[in-house]
Amino acid sequence: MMIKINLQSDVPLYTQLTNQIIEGIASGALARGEALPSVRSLSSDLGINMHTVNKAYSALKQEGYVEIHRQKGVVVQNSLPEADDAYYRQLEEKVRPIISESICHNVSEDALLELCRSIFKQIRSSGKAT
Amino acid sequence: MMIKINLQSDVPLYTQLTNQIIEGIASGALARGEALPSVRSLSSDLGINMHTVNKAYSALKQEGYVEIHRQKGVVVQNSLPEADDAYYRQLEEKVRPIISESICHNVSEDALLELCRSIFKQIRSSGKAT
Amino acid sequence: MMIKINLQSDVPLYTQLTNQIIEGIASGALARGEALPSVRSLSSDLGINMHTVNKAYSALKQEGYVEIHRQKGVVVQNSLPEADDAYYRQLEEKVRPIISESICHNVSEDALLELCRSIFKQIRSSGKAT
Amino acid sequence: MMIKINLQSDVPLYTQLTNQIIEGIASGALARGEALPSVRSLSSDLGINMHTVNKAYSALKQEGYVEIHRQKGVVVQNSLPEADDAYYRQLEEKVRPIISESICHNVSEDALLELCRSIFKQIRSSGKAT
DNA sequence: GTGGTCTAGACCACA
DNA sequence: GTGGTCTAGACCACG
Repeated sequence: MMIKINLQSDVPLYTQLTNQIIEGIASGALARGEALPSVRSLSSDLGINMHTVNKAYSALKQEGYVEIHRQKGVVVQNSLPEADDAYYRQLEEKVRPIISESICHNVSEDALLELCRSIFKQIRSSGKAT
Repeated sequence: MMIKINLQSDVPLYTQLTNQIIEGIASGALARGEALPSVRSLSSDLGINMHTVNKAYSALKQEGYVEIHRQKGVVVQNSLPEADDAYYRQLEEKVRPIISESICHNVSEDALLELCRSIFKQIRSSGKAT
Repeated sequence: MMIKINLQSDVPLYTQLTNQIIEGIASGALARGEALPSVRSLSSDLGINMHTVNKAYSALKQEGYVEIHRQKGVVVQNSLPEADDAYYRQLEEKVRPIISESICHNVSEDALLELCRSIFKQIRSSGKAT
Repeated sequence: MMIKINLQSDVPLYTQLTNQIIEGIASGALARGEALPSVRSLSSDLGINMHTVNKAYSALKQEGYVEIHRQKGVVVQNSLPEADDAYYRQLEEKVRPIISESICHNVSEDALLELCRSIFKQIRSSGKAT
């Protein structure tokens, strides 16, 4: 799986990492039970600090995406967290300002839904490709 | 228009402010040309610092939502910025990680689209209510 | 002489006023010894506060462009201030940051000089027209 | 690069800062990709407040002169913004009142152009010197 | 009265 | 160590 880091972005590096790993899990590029690269190797591959990779992995563990396996290292959880009420609440909180902005920029409801659909399709197909 | 600030949230105060004001504009609760409360009055109403409100207003000005009118204070722009390619790119960048997460949490495409629709409806109706 | 005020501009109203009156004097549209409109009439014409017009006139007097005549009101000075060393120093201070910016924006020396020439021509011809 | 702040000037401190940094970039004294001093070190060097420096840096970022690099701090942009129509319009707006004033002070067109040329030369040579 | 600027000092997120 | 955020309180320019 390819991970790309943008040093100029105002998105924190560890967030970029977690986002892309989560997308990998979503697409199936990273299978359940599969091991992630070691902190050391990933950090040197990306040319970033070990602490940063570590923080990303900790965040993923915290949110239930991965677990620390004694010998295999960091592996993708077999049973991913199911969406509950709290998750939906927090999801709405994230989506709401995006929709507000879109309305102000004259993006129609249909256009936004279509964008979502295309991203869904894109993520699913990227998994098969890998 | 009611504005609520959550001091516990990890979302910066000035971002909470801008988000809610943008939602107000989107819903129509804040009409084009309407004046926003003064920096000082809003800050004392919310019990936060003047500079925090100022930063929110500056950000809104910067993104083209309001203009600083010399006499009337801060007013909503008459012509809001239209979505262009750059906007769509940045929009996709925001939506993509949300969708990845949703997939991992077993939220179906339909469920997410439905959520979007309901938020759209909610924002539109909140404007009429006010 | 037509004066146009832009309420949205971040340039203070009284500065817009003084600038345009100075341009009027430079172009000859306002002759030496000619009277400016009264504070009251100008402010009501432009729909701005009397204080603002007053401040503009005071600034003009302060810089030697006009004098307060007992009966004619505010009139253009017959002998305008001559450029001295202090003026040149202050002139350079204003021009320097403009040139720095221009260089960074890849505006050639010739392009900037040409712009200056065209503005000179424009101001001179606008005087004849009036 | 030497930066001098004039506390007496009516030009805001952060504007003085941005102007001098832009001149540094224009002259080449600050190379593309070069790092600027940290907010804190510069502020303590100049004896001014951290936030003032911060505001200057933010303005420079906003106008495309620098980018905030997560690790290196603030660095000069590699590709500076190119002048477009909007820039020329705003440039003319800045130059016009200066020329009006100059005419009133009996500064000839040639004298002003000569001043511009000498500033151009001065900025270019100051870069080599450093 | 408005926003704009500056100061001083604090805590946190990031790398 | 960096910049980002928030607070508190001051003065000034503007209209």
